[in-house]
Order: sequence, then C-alpha cells, then structure tokens
Amino acid sequence: MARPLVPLISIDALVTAALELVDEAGDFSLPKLAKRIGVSQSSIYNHVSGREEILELMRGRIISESPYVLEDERDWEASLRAIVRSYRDAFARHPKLAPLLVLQTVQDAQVMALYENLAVALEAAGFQGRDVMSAISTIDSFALGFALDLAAPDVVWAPPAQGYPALTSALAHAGPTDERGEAAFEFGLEILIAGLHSRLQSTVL
Amino acid sequence: MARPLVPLISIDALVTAALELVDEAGDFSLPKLAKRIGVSQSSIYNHVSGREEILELMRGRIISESPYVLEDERDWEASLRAIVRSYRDAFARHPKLAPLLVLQTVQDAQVMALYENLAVALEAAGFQGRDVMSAISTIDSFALGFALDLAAPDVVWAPPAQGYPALTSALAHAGPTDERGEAAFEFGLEILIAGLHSRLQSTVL
DNA sequence: ACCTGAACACCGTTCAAGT
DNA sequence: ACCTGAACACCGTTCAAGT
Repeated sequence: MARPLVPLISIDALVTAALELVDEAGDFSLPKLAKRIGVSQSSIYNHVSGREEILELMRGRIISESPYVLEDERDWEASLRAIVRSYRDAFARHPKLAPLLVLQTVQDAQVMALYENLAVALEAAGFQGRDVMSAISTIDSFALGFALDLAAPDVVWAPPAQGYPALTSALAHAGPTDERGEAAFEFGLEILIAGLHSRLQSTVL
Repeated sequence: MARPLVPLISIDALVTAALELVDEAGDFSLPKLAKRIGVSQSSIYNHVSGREEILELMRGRIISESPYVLEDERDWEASLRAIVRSYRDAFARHPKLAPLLVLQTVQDAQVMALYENLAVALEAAGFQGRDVMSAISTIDSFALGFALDLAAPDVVWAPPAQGYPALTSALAHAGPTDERGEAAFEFGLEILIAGLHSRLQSTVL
C-alpha cells in the first residue's frame, strides 16, 4: 500500500489513541501507537515531528477538555480557584500522564493562556513586582505536585508497620484513597489561598 | 576476565557514577553507566536488581547528603521549615534527578523518616484526624513541585512576545533565573506556613 | 561471589521506494 | 502528500560460561 485517497491518520486520532495507551498502561510507544491505529510505525512521522510533539499535543488535549470560566475578573480568589481546580481536574482524568509531561517544557498555547490568567488574577489581588512571579511559581508547584500525587497513590501511604507511628496513625484517619486525595486537594487549596491573603495583609501594612 | 579478587563494582561507586551522568546529561543508561565505571553492562546486575533500584539509591543518596536538624520538637514551624528546606536543597544540587524520580514509588527509609517527622510536627502544631494527612500531601506537593521547577527553568518563563502582557510584565520584574527560583521558594514557604497557621486558628474557634 | 559476551525483546527515528 | 518496510543506533534484562 502507498498513499491512500483519504489519509489513514489524523492528529486527532493519534492523540486519542496515545491518551488511551497512557490511561491503560501508564506509557505509550510509537510501535504500540501505530498498531492501535492500524498503521505502520514510520507513517506517524508524516503527521508529527516525533514523540515529544505527541506528548505536547496530549497536554493541550487534556487542558482543553477541562475548561474554566472566569466569572468576575475582579474576584481574584474565585479566578484562582477556578484555574487551579481546572488544571488539577485535567490531570485527575489522566493521572498517568502527569509524570510523562514533567520531563518536558510547556509549549501549548492553552497552558500559556492559563498562566497569563493567573498573572492577571494575582495583579488584581494586589501583588506587585517580583511577588507576582513568585506567587505563580508557588501555585504552579502546588498544582503540579497534586497532579503527580494522583499518579503515585502509594508514595508515602504504605509505610512499614514498625517505626513510623505518627505516619501510620495519620494514615489510619485518612479514609479511602480517592477521598483522601480529594480532601487533601481541598485542604491544600484553602491553605494556599489563606496564605496569599495573609501575605497581602502583611505587605499592605 | 572472570571473578576478580577484589570486586570491581561497589554500590557506592555505582550510585556516584549514575548521579554524575544525570547531573551532566539529565539521564543515565546502563550501558553508559557500565562504561563509566569500566565494567560490562551485565555485571551491574550482580549488585543491584536493575534500573529502578539504582534510581531509588540515588534518592537515598541525595537525601542523606542534605541532612536536617530538628532543634526543638515543640516548635513545629521550625521543624517544618527545616524539613522542607532540606528536601528542596537535596534536589537543588541535582535538579535533573527530580523528573526521573516522580515515576517511581518511594522506598527509601530516610525519605520515609522525613515524612514521619513531618507527621510529628503537624500533630504538635495541633492538626488532627484526616487533616494531618491532608497537610502532609500539601507540603509534599509543594516541595515536589518546587524541586521540579528547578529542573525546568523555562516552563512558563519564556512566553511569546505578543499576547501575554501580564505574564511578560511579571517576568520582567522577576530578576535573573537563579534569584527568581530562590525568591519563589522563600515566598512559597511563607505562604504555606501562613496558610497552615490560618487553618489552625479557624479550626480552634 | 562476581565478571564476561551473546542474546532477546524492546525503543525512537530516518530514509529510499512506492503511488 | 502519505504510506510501507528495512535499517540504524540505542535501550533494559537474562543467562550460560568462566574462575
């Protein structure tokens, strides 16, 4: 077979299949991707520059699948909540994807727009100068960290029976895994916002 | 050559060489590691179960190279600062390592002890029940996120000239890269602690 | 116990050849 | 323009063979 009348591959189908592989197995490879869409490995390169671009397309896809609405530009707290929550939800639907993306620089325009909105909200809040960038970093670290937490459910959460009493007791009170993740995220978001408020007050004075 | 009188490989030398490779190139492979210590690829398996164990050993190494001292058990804020700072410093010395470790579950005892100390400090602060675990998750996300930030210096930080005014302006005020990372971490740590304080007050009332 | 070399089943990417 | 198959340079891991 050579060139077909209708292309066998679309970028959309490519991204969908790659995302399915990641959701199922935690990773994807070009051979497996090719097999899934019934095409030869090398023909993928007619649509995409390589593995990295596919990863970046996946980032764009999940971000756009989890849109956020900024109701009132002046309510920075609501904006910040909406943005962080949407970012986290995007990865909650594809937890295995987060670890694959941390190796790579963001290029997706949607994600860039998300950070722009964050910067706008923080200026509206009253942050100035270098603090705007510091706050973005902090929020970014927080959101990324929680996205990764979703992919690694038993990082801390299975200590040996002996020798970690406080940790074991904390775990016993935490409830089942999914609730725990949800509760932790809500807790963290409150901490973050309370911390930002407190910082604003001490700067203004 | 067969079995030498003195082993050619020590785990210590293995980990050191692997860490050098990661620091230099952002990754390591068994062939390259073998070449660096002048040994054949397969002999590595006489000392270590495989790639994953080497990664886990690297985690242990950098954590133990960045010790923390808990001066006063009752001063939870100081304890928390010391722990988070030490964790972050460990990765600051080997920024390229962080992305490689997020794919993997923590098994290192030193790291487990670090979380135990965190749990103790949070209970001393007055957190109870599921909040202890939520607070650990939040601190963990924060520390991990900042560690990753060190490895990806230009994630957000190079937006296109057009279309991202708030982000571009924030960047302009942020200063050089290294200072920016340092300032952001200090800012974030203050936010985190202020947020935890605020949460404690509102729960007590 | 510890090393070697060969082998295996995987990768991502390139490229000439086809229509 | 878009597909194929073969080729290349890489992986991680296993295993029989040596001392």
